[in-house]
Amino acid sequence: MRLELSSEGRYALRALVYLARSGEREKADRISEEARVPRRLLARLLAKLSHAGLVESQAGRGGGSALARPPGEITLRDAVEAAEGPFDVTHCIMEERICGTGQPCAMHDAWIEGQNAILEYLDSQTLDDFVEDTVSHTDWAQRRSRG
Amino acid sequence: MRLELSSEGRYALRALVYLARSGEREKADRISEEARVPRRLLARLLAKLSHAGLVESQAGRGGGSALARPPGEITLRDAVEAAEGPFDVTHCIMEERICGTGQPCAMHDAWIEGQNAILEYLDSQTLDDFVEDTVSHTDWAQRRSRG
DNA sequence: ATTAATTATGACAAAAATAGTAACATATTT
DNA sequence: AAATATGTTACTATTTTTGTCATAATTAAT
Repeated sequence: MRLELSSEGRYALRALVYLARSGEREKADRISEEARVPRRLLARLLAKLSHAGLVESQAGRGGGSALARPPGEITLRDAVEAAEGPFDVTHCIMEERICGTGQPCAMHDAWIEGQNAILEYLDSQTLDDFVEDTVSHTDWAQRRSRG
Repeated sequence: MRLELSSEGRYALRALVYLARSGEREKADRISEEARVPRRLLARLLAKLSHAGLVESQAGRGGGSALARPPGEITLRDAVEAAEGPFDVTHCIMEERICGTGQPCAMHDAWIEGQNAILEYLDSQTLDDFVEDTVSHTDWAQRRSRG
């Protein structure tokens, strides 16, 4: 079993980390290349991130997108929720239904706890934690291609 | 975004909680009704749980399946891994690839932490925690149908 | 031994979710 | 108005998930 994001979620993380590192306004073409996000898809993704208030986009000549606030103020949870929709902790782990209002399932209380453990983690990490960090795959791929 | 299991994972939890409550050997027909798992699918699921050593199944007349050890010794993680396969913590959150060996992605270390938070939670819960618990959906559905 | 009851397994089909593309619309600057 | 960008919606192809069917293997009772 893998704990993983959808491709859109992964693209969002890559785009946001790229913007965090750049610190400047970048146009979609550039972001697409650098963060390896399919160009057409990126348009949609940036719009989402923009609606969520994580980036500010400007149309027209010299336009592009930049982080709307400092990387230290954008959490992993912000990023994931922007790309994949808000977390729905009310959903049951044992049944295909909402849990909590009315009759909770046997695991309801326990599972709320478990989900909170995850959310607390996602809240604790910000983009800032990944700016100066390790060698990114992007850097690594570039170095490789240079030989 | 929902943190959820596949339907097979949900079926596994229901079947296991049912067996934990029953404490006896039950045949698949019964489990299927009580835990509301499609009959044919349950055959496959029970085989999986059996291979994973969580239940012991006996073929032939008077056969059926029972928990292979006390509910207190079967964790939520055991159950989920048996149904959905072992956790693969090596998978990257930012890329569609394995992380760790060679060049880790920017979030690698952080994400290992995050995943551990989830695993620790799943390890901390056992079936025992759900045996005496709240009214189950099964009970509730039965009461309703009785009027 | 034969029969009936029961789990075990692998191939297949249908349905749903995901990923990606294309086309068109809107906004901004020069 | 022309050029450069992003924004939005609808569609299509692919993959994954879910479920079914048919059949084999196992066990117990007679």
